[in-house]
Amino acid sequence: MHDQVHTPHPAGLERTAAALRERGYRVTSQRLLIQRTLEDMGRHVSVEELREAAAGRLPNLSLPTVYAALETLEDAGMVRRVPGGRGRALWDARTAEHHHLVCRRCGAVEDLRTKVALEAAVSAAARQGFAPDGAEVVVHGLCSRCR
Amino acid sequence: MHDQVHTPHPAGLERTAAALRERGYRVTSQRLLIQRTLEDMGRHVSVEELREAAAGRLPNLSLPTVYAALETLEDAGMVRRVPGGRGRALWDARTAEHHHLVCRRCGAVEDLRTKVALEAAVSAAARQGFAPDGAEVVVHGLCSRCR
DNA sequence: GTTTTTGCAAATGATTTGCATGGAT
DNA sequence: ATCCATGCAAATCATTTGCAAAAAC
Repeated sequence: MHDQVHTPHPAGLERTAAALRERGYRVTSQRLLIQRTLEDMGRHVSVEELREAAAGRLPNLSLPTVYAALETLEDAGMVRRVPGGRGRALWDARTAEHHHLVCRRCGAVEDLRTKVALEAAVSAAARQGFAPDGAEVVVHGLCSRCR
Repeated sequence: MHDQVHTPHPAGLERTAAALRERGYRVTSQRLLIQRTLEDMGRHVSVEELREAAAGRLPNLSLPTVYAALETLEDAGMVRRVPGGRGRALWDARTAEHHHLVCRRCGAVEDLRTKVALEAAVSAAARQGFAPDGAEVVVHGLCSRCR
């Protein structure tokens, strides 16, 4: 840990930079900032929430840039897009496999606190001609507030 | 089978009507038509595709009506909303549990042809205060065309 | 007869695009 | 020096809403 800041950064700027270079993307302050902000938030957030949090550190960061950076970071494997959330996409820097509960009424997305074996599903996908990045379980229903 | 048509209708108009009444919804020709059209299509379709197919049988069926009917039918358990498809929602009348492959590049959604045991995930969700309707696996990655 | 649903037109809200400037390689 | 990424404004696209007329109960 040669970081001089106090917040935890499991991935770190270097790892993000390396992941970007590896796919031929340029390393920009916006991309690093967005990955780092999302990691600091430690939960699923909307693009708008993320922009608000990041804009505190880089004033005129634009929304199109946030969208573009997230797509790039997703391709570099540094962030995950989370399905569900009532129309708008949610993003998460926690790339380790975990699963979600999506409320069909209010769109809230929370984490499922259990592991599920999906190796068979992933290899079946590959056998169907698909190139899987990962798999997740989505449980749909009503959250505690909406039930 | 007292149907005079030749297409197969596993659910049937009566079952749809009963499901609607059971939840206190009114039985309308639009709702029956939409459920039946979706069932006839036998795959995931967008709202727009569904409207086009249904409009052939009921000329000035409006898009807002299709949206409203799908939500009602979902609540009545007669159709499923499928996650993934690049922003827009996809719908399916095949309510039996099955799983999906979602292409992160083009948004295409195809079925996974394998069963996955999700009982543990569903009961864990219930233990977290969630009221689950069902669960599914989403494998994300690149489809055969985009890889 | 009363209440819900429909159809239409218009509003909303997330995401994307075009294009000139600035930054990374 | 070259090419990619950013910022801004405006466009796009799916979905939702308001409201009067029509249909279901």
